[in-house]
Amino acid sequence: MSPAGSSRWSPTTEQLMILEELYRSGIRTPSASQIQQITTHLSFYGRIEGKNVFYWFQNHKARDRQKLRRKLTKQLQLQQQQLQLHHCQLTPDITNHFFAYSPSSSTQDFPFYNPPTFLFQGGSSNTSEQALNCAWNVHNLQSNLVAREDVTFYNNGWSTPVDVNNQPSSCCTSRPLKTLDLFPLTTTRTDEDCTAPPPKEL
Amino acid sequence: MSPAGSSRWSPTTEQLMILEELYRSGIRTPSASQIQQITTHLSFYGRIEGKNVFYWFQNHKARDRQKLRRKLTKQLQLQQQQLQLHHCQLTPDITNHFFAYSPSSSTQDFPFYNPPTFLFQGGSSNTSEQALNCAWNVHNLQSNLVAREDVTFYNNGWSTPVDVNNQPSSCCTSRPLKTLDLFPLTTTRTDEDCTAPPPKEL
DNA sequence: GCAAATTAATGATTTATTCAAG
DNA sequence: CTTGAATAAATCATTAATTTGC
Repeated sequence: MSPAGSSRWSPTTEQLMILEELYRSGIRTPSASQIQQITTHLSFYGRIEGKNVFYWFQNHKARDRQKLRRKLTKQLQLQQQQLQLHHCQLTPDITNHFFAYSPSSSTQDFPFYNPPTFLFQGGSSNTSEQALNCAWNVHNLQSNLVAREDVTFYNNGWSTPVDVNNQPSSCCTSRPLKTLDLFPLTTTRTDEDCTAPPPKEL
Repeated sequence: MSPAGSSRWSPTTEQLMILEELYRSGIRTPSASQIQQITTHLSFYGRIEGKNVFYWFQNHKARDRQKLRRKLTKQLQLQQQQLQLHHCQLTPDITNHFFAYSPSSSTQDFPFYNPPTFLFQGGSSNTSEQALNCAWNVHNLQSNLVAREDVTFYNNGWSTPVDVNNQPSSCCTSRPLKTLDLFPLTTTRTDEDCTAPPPKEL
């Protein structure tokens, strides 16, 4: 797996498992520093860049929403059919139920199943933490990415240095978080609905 | 104008004029290197970052499309009304005309009115040039941006160094374009429709 | 004239859609 | 068919125009 020269990133099994676990733990739109940390950690399991993490969360969230939406519309169709069968001719404002279910608040889109403590050591509320993750800000931490002027991407193994120490000198104005330890390696999760096995350290 | 400390960038008159001229000249989704050059040049007229250029083109293009769309729908409504008035009851497949006008090909969306020669010195076709400009790639050239961990943005005048020399060492594998002169500084423009007055130096 | 109040423009983010690799 | 990658559309949020009452 993960051939040396493929045009797009394909996650390793370990990478995917960790990403899914982070997703289950409540992370939807990771901030710039979060993406940095995740990338750093996952680069141990194979070639990966920050944008891969960025896109992965974006796609996963979107396709979760999409899946949910389809399921709800299908349920609604069934309900309406059954209502018609039962000769109940109430004016069908049931459609409002659908919109009530759909994530209408665009800022915060999901309750945290299992709040990842390691990500909130700075003490800031999650809203302010998760507000700063457009593609531009997220990429601010990526320093050693080639601008991909031509399609010769870097397939020199996964020697991508990722450089946690190479923080911009002007960062951390009044924040206690510098290279805060994102993966504590002590799996203190309660495995509420984590059907996946714990990540097997290769 | 352009107060030293505002939360969002507001373009100077000169910057706006140059951006609009570039837009008129056919640039819609500038590549990473193009954005780099434009930013470098425009930073002379005031504080600016690469993402500002990126967003500007994105918004300008989108709102152009939107404007065109509204105009066309309005025209169509008028046409349909007139058709009804004239008792012509042709089946109105006129709606197809609308979709024919709307930019359906998402890859290349506009003909070049006035091909900007300074941007195509590398000899590559415009399609390959303009294909590599997602937010991630575009931002690769931005080196000294703070990750905006808190809202303390940098209002230290426009001393942003922009750093043309600080190119990643692995860039320019086989490209002749290194800091290729985007703006030739010889204003050989014909001032076709530049109705704006010359920029008043504040 | 001049600010407070309103409205219009537009910079910045997020979400939906689409393309394409595998 | 799944999914990484990229783009377009929709939305949010802040600034500039402008209106309005004084």
